[in-house]
Amino acid sequence: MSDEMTRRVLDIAGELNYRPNLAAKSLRSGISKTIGVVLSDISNLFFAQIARHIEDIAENAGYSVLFASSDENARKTERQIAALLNKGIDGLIVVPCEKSENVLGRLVAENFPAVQIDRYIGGLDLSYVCLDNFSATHKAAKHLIDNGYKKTAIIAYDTTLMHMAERVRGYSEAMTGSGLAANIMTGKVNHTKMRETAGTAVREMLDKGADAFIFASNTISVESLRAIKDIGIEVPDNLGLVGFDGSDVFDFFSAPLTYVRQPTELLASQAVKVLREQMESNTLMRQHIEIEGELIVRASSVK
Amino acid sequence: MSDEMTRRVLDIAGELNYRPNLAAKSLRSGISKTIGVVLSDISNLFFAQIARHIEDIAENAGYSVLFASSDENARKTERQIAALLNKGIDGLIVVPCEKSENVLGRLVAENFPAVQIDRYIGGLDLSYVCLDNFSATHKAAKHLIDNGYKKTAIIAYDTTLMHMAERVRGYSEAMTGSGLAANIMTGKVNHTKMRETAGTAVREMLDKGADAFIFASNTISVESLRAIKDIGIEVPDNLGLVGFDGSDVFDFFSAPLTYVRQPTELLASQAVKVLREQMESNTLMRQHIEIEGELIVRASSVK
DNA sequence: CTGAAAGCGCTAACAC
DNA sequence: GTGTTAGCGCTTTCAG
Repeated sequence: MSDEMTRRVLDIAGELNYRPNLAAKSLRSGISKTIGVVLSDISNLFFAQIARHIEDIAENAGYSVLFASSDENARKTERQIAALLNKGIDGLIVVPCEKSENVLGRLVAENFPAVQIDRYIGGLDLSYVCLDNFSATHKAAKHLIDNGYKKTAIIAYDTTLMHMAERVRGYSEAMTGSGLAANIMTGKVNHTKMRETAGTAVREMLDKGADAFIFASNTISVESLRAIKDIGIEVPDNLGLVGFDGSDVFDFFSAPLTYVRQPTELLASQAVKVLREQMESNTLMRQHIEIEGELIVRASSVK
Repeated sequence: MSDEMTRRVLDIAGELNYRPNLAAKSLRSGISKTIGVVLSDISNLFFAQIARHIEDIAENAGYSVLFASSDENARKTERQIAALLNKGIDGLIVVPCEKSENVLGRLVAENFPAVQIDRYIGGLDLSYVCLDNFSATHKAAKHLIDNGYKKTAIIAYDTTLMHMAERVRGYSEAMTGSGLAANIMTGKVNHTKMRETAGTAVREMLDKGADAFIFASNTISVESLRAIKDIGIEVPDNLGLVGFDGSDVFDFFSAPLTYVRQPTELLASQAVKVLREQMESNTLMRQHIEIEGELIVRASSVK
């Protein structure tokens, strides 16, 4: 009777519109089937895309997602994580910000399931999923060099976070590898004063003779392009450009921008996968996943 | 002893790191202090901004937020709402999509606290907070007419949703009011095939002699601008343009775009306010709030 | 293999 | 005012 009975019961349950009470379930089992996601800022396109992919992937795996924005602020990251833990999340995906090593360190100490995404704190024994940042800018710099640019500069965030360090390192090694170590130029930009600092960096480096730029993030790209547009220098003839992450703006610039495309969906799916392995198995081992970015070559870097 | 004792208890609670269990609280009280938000697509800049503001405002009011994307699909809207209700949300903010009247109608029938945002279903007795869409495009059209454009066209989504209908109506009445009723031209674009349909609409209307465009959404603006850029027609001399919502792209177009700015923060805060009034009072009365948009005048519409 | 009962952590109601 | 208790709806355990 198992079959027939099961069917009938489910039918009636459906009719009566029975919905198990998740609060009770969660209270009793200690499992909420909810993951928390702390991002830098969900209204930033790159993170919004990551968020969307996490939402879809988690939903398919039967998890709900609680999002929170940290605004690159360690204290806010701490508060958001505390709030999420309090709500009974089973695991956490976090975009770590500067000075958040202590907060995240506590999660590690408690063996709480967590994964860093997009970046990671150096020396912290916590899983991460991010772009192969070294390779991305190494490719970008190599590409510019191959196209005849000799005084390529990089504009990056003024931060110690590993993803930025790696992006700068990838660029530097490509330059060094091509015998252009003497031409290495690194511009720094502050994320709270993007427009001004990007403009200043661009101008300073052009003054120093830069003939190409690699922009180390989406926002840096857009803000630097504003300055370059104002200055009116010709791309790609007098200046080669490579952006990061993609943006509609890249299509509207005087020369369509070459850029490093980040596989946001893959980043998201890998993060969820690593997190699930931690949440659903008893042995939580660390995983460090780096995903290759794709260089989309367009007019801005081809002389 | 009240004072002294209270302090000591709280101190010790703090030290022991006591966190009330929200699942138990929710189970017992029937109140989760969580609101659900169903958006079209959280990776779309406009909705991502709305999401971010709702997150901040709700957090300040002691609520958590669960986001879900509906992709303009009524069945998905239904599933997402069901999932959110199942998770025990106390109230819902929803961007209604076409054919979602039945799903939302059920919420109305059950007197479940809910607010529509950005749009609303005509004839549905459910609160909403949106732009004064009529006024926004009326202003835009009037502005173009005042600047000497006579054959202004509007490009809108091919949908029956009220916000679009109102945007088209605002434009039409401005044209009619200026004795240009004979020149009214309305282009339709399909949101699943944006790039193609926007391009086609732009070309068709230029063929018919359009000398100015109003784009009725952010995405329509960007995709239409692609076509206009390809065609190479001169803005504002031979074509006047007004966009919607703002975008970095607007700054990079050959002439900085005039656009209707939506006050996303105000939309979000009003939606949360209306929802709280429904959740926290026993009498839930409907509110219909329309917020004035601002026309940011720049080069693209001034001959 | 089926059915009863205990209890997750909290709050609201009631007795002291 | 202060302390005790019942029970929210589930899962898990233990007895039948």
